Parts: sequence; structure tokens; C-alpha cells
Amino acid sequence: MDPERLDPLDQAILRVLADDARATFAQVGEAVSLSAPAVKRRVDRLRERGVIRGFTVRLDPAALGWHTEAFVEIFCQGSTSPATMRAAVERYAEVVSASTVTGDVDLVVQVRARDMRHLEEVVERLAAEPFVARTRSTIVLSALVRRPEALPAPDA
Amino acid sequence: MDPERLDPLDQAILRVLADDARATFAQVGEAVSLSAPAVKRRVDRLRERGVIRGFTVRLDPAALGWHTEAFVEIFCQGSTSPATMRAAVERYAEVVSASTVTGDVDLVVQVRARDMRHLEEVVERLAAEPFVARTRSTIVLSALVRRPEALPAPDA
DNA sequence: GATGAAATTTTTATGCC
DNA sequence: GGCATAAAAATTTCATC
Repeated sequence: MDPERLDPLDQAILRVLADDARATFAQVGEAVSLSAPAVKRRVDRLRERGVIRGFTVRLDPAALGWHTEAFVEIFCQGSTSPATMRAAVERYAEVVSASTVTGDVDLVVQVRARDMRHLEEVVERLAAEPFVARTRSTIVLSALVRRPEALPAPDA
Repeated sequence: MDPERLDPLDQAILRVLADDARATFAQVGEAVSLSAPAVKRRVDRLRERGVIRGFTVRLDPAALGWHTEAFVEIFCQGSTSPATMRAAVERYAEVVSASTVTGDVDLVVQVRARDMRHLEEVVERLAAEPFVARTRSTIVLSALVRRPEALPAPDA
């Protein structure tokens, strides 16, 4: 799973790019004491290795019309394969994340909606999926921390 | 909250950048039928407006040493302010997201850890926070969908 | 095996229409 | 918003440690 460990320079580069993925190679290089070409070569290699999956934009959900968020816990009927759950849930533009979990709940789906009315509609659609026995929703009141980007793990 | 609605061109640009934030303005322009300078002006404006908060890198958690994930539900003693919760939870490098929620639980914290041993240690640290009465953890078995980037909301 | 300096190509950033 | 241009950055080449 860790074919080659990331050296401290790679980690530093990733931290800079996590903060600003459009920083120039020269800027990253300045932060980590490396020349622009050296940074580019390391970034290219991190992409080849799959450590870097891509680059994306961080957007303000509210500015895009998403004013409501919730965790929808789903209890499945009988045994449903993760592949089935995934295929179903993937089709929802409103689904942020979906995870199978331990415990009495089978699936936790994080949903974004325009408003309560929209959220209700999404939950109803989810509840109507053939493998869904029952749902339980928890509304997000306040998003205190949102840090989706994985950073190099702190040392043990 | 929506000072000016995003027109379809802005939405298209954001979708391209969500997929590849390092695409050149010319590439984005080709996808949305606009010249490179026109794209740049719109992107600059979207940043000024705060719709675009920044650019970041998508990394493979496993390649970085994160092999375990969990939802830790936290019950608070008495009444704790969101600011207090936030300040506490923010200091954890392992915290991906934290949200105050409706229902019997007060706070849902999404945690990433190197392994079960590390997760246990993080949960113990959280449980020892002064405002925490009790925690309940749910381990993520399989991450079916991970789509952190907010995209333009589908029309009503 | 990885780096830095220099040369070349491409992109970005601006002024103008 | 497009076009043209100057400035900056990315990318390639090449020599070095």
C-alpha cells in the first residue's frame, strides 16, 4: 500500500499544493528549497505513483445554492452488496459521500441540498431505493471543520 | 447569499476546474466555447466573489498512510458553544470534518487514522476533552463515494 | 538518481477594439 | 467578449554532483 515512502520533500510539496494547487513550480520550490524543474519532476512522479490523483477547485457551497446538509443513515434489507449500494447512491448529484459502516446502520450517506424541501425529496428518493429498509436523517446545523484533502499522516 | 446567480457559462467553467484545476484557460475555454482571456476574467471574478475559495490537490489517503476512517459522535456536557467545539477539534490533524447536528448527538466528527490503534488513540483524546460527556464511534468499512467538491446545484 | 542552469515553448496577464 | 502583445511560467535539454 506504501510502495515507496514519501520523503520529507515530497510531503512538503504536497502540503504547499494542498494549500494552493495553482502555485507555480518556482513558488513551491521556494517554499521547499528546490528549483522549479526539480519540483515539477517530483510532482510528475507523485502523479504517476497515484499519490496525487488530480487537482480540483474549492468552492463555497452556499454560493452554489447548497444551503442544507445532512447525514442520512440507511438500513438495508437482507444483505445488499456494496457495489449495489454504490451504483445506486452514485447517481445522486446531492450525495457528497457514502460509506458502508460497522454497527446497526449499513450505510451512511452525506447529502447536500438546496433547502429542507429539497433534502426531504432526496431522502424520499433514497428511501424508495429497493434495497433500503429504513432511513434516519441527521441535519447538519453548523459545519465547524471541512478539510477533505488528505495530508501526509503525522508520524507515529 | 446568492448576490448574483451563476450563469451557465460560469457553471460550466467550475465543472471543468473541479475535474482538473490545472487545466489551462485555453483548455477550459475550448470546453465552454470561450477565449482564454474571457475564461481568466470569469475565473478571477469567481474568486473575488468568493465562489472559488482556492485550488487544491486530490490525494490518495492510503498512499499517505491513512488506512482507517471513522465517524465519532460526541455527546457534550451541559451546553458547549460551537466555537469551543471547533477550537478543540480543529487542533486534530486526524479530523477531516466536524459538524454540529440535530438529534441526541451534539457533534459528528469524521476522523482519519493510520490504523485501528491510532484511531483508538484519537478517540481517547477526543473523549478526554473537557466538554465531552461520551462518544460513540462507527468505523468506515468501505468508502463508496467521495465527492468533497461542491458543484453547481441542479435546477429545482 | 536527482539536481540546477539555460534554452525553448506555452501560458498568463493586459491593453485595446 | 475577442484579439494582439508583453511578461511570466512551464517544459525540455543538458551538464553536474
